Amino acid sequence: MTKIYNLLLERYGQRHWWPAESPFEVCVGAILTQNTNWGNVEKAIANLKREGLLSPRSLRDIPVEMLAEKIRPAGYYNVKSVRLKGFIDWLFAKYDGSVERMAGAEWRQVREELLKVRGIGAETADSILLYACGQPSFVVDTYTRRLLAGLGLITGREGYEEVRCLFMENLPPDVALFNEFHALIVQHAKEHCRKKPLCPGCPLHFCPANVR
DNA sequence: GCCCAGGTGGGTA
DNA sequence: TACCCACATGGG
Repeated sequence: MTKIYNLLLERYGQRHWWPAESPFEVCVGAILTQNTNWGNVEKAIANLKREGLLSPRSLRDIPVEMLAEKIRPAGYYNVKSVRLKGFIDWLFAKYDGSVERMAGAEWRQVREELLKVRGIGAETADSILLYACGQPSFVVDTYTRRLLAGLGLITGREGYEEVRCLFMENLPPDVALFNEFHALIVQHAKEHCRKKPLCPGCPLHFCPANVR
């Protein structure tokens, strides 16, 4: 795992993620980007910002139908408006609407709580924990699976938790490392090997498949 | 026009 | 558990 990380870092450099101006914006983006192109998410977040709606209180008070209209560019807007509402309601119920308080709580506990919120699955929960809360919870996404499958480290049929454990158990629990690693995997997928995991010129081409 | 994108939950066997 | 499906916009 460390070898893969070093090769990606050497090729792409520091990524400084997540692309957001605040921890709360990370939470919103994490929900909006579910199975959706990031460019569309940016449009939706720009709408919220322009209207001054990008705060826990504003999103709590806005009617769900109106919220759906604002986030329309992100796709699945009827589903995601309800999911955002669910997260906001949970945030107020558990942490008084404060991302900072959520970030200050025991993160394994927060993860369990987040997974109970309708519309927040494992990847979204881990994205919020890592990028909004600054906690060492590794994020596994489509790109991550594709990459590991291409290297022969997984078959591709493993469950989320199993793949996540592969990282968690073979890396030190370092927030900066987890943050950068996931960002590098995404960058690698977008810039270089979107469809074929190991195309010519790939920085991982000479990566031994059994590294850990 | 066709394919895909930083998932999730509900239904069915 | 393991599939199958709905959910939707916008860019290449």
